[in-house]
Amino acid sequence: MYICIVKLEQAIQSNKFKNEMHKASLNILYTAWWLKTQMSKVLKEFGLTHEQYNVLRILKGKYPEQLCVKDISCRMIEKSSNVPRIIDRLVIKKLVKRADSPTDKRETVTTLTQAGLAVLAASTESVNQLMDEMVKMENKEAEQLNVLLERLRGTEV
Amino acid sequence: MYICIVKLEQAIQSNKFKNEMHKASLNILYTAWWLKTQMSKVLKEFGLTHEQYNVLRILKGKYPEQLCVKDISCRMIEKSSNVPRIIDRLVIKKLVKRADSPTDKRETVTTLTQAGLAVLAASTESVNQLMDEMVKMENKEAEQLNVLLERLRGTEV
DNA sequence: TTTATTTAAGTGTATATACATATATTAATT
DNA sequence: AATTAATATATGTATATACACTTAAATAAA
Repeated sequence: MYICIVKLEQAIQSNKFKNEMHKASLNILYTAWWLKTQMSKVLKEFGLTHEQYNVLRILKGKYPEQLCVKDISCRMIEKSSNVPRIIDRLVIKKLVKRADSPTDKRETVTTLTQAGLAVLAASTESVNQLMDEMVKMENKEAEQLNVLLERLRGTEV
Repeated sequence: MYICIVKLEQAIQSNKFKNEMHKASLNILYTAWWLKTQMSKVLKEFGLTHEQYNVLRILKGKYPEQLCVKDISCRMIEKSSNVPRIIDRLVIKKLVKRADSPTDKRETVTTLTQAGLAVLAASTESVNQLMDEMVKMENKEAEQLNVLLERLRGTEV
């Protein structure tokens, strides 16, 4: 049991922020890194990377439907052109199976195997447990956080 | 000019969240990815990656002091064991110079060159401009966001 | 129907990340 | 002083990211 680095100022050894918005953007980047790092430790026990886990969850969301690469890509948290290679690695581990699409010869469709379902269920339980231990936040606060994050992104460019 | 994807539900094509906290964690990951993607487009014009820019900013924070690798590492937003290689690339571009430490032969110390200072100043101006255009948020809201993010991380594990 | 355009997937490359390990140097211990 | 432990950096490998490009197939246009 150790004390987490709480304050951004400590975490990045700086307190020179242009303004609150500048600090908020660094805070979001740092918090995201922190979340991913914690989660990755758990996922590693199941031989999964963060992105592989993300793909498995997406497939579970539509199971037993088969999804093509672009349907997976557009659901990824971090959009990536790398989905074919992530699927390759999951196929090697026999967590998903891939086939040619019957309707469109350009597409390949992917679906979870029984092993994939099992690994996903077990790893998700561990991840959820970690989150419950790690993050002590009232529902109301989380709601407010969601509002502010949408607010931050919600604008025309 | 295009409309950004505002809602998380649209962005990751899902509305199955365990609870508000679960949604908030995905929202943080997505927002961080979104921020990095936007910033990278600007930094690319200066031939910089996000992480290279981070190192330059850290060096600027202590300029003209020379920093060793571990002093840079502990200030990075995303902690990484890769700092030596990031410095290597900045040396090749002549944006920083590196020397052996006079006090500790294990250490190498790095400092910005005039070119590095110039590139950093120009790129920072572009990044700040982007942020101003992109993020319309009241100071008070940003403050609140910072409080909530600290609250999220602020716990023992 | 033939040609052109768009779309889906995959490939190649440079950089970054996570993690294990190696090497040299410093500090601590005996 | 010699040995051991700790520290700072660097290296190696697998995976991921960003982006440019290729290929094949589907769709639209001529």
